[in-house]
Amino acid sequence: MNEAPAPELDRAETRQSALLDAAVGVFARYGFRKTSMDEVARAAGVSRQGLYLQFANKEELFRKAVEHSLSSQLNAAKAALSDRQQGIELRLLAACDAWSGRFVGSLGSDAADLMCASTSLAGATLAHYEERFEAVIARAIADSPLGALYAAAGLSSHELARVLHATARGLKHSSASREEFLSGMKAAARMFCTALNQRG
Amino acid sequence: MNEAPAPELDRAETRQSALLDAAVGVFARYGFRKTSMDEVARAAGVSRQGLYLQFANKEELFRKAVEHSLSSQLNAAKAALSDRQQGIELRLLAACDAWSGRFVGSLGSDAADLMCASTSLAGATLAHYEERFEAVIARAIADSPLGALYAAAGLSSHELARVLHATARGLKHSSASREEFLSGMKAAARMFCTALNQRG
DNA sequence: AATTGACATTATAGGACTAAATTGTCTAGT
DNA sequence: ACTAGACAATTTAGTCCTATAATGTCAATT
Repeated sequence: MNEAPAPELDRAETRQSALLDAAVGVFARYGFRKTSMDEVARAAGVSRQGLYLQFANKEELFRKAVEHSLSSQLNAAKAALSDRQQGIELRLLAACDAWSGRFVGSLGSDAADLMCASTSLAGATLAHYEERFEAVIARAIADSPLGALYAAAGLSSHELARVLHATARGLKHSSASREEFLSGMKAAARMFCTALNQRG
Repeated sequence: MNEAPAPELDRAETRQSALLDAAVGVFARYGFRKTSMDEVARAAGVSRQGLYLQFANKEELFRKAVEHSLSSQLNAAKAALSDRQQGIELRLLAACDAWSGRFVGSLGSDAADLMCASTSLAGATLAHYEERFEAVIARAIADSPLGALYAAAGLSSHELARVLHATARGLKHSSASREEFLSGMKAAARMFCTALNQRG
């Protein structure tokens, strides 16, 4: 978003980002409780105290890791949507994949623990980012011919975004592999844009 | 489905059906482990031994209760789809609601236990009924103008049914109340049929 | 046919305790 | 700026035991 205001801050953020990337990976595999600070430190190639130097405790690390992942997923979704070389169908597909599809096949058996920890430690952040995701989807729809087309049917861009988001969520839950998720999402995106394509 | 072949069997099935209805209600509230045979028996207005006379053990009771519920949800969905007084949009909406929306607001805090028990004790049955649900949705789509319309976009009825099913699943997971689920599903159904409605 | 009450067996919940692992905080060193 | 090693305090895993509850099976009863 912003250009680097000061080199030291930039470096510090880059380090934190690397630590958080490692943390996201470990948390995704083992859940919250079964992940130890030692494992995260080793995964990040840093000492345990190096972690504590950046994060007060495990909960803060987790919260920031969740926010880091959500932020990166949202940014990826935004990037996909703003690639105006592509048609709206492909952009929506890529955005939903970036937002919902990231961990589809790769989630460990402690998914319940993860969900529980996420909602209890970062529930507000999660809700906030979900709202923002639906907002950017809604804006992309509104800025495309789909907005006017569906508006004539009494459907607001935000309602459409919620439906698309629900579809992505459902596919995420029912798909065993990333390929399954992608093929389902591809059909959903095509369906969503059919009214537009068959109009000409 | 079938007419009563013999009065005694019919009566027996009616009794079992009542027991299973009660069991479904209790299991839905308290999950599998926290429900006792005694509670189910009391909810059904029958003695504990009356239960054991019909079901060998708790697992069998649970399996048959799951199948009973799935069967009733599927039948309700079929009934909704075959009400040809209504347009396809309302029929699909009613079918998805009958299939996915039944327990949306009313599920207890032991939803995880329920899901776990359902997949481990009746996973095959669950998958089977989900397939059948998608099949009846697919047929309803294929029998409506939507089938040909979307076929022109390269989408088979079954792909569309899977997308609709995923949407219903996603709404089920993200909705706190039945009303929220219904309003989301209504938007999804309208969206799905927009290509048809704006065609004329 | 279904209910009742009784029954042994089994499963579950909880407490007390121990051993191990993890957390969070030092200090000293590079 | 980070690491290493050590540290007490806390969590967690595991066992054992006990009290309670639930399961599954009886014979007797209506």
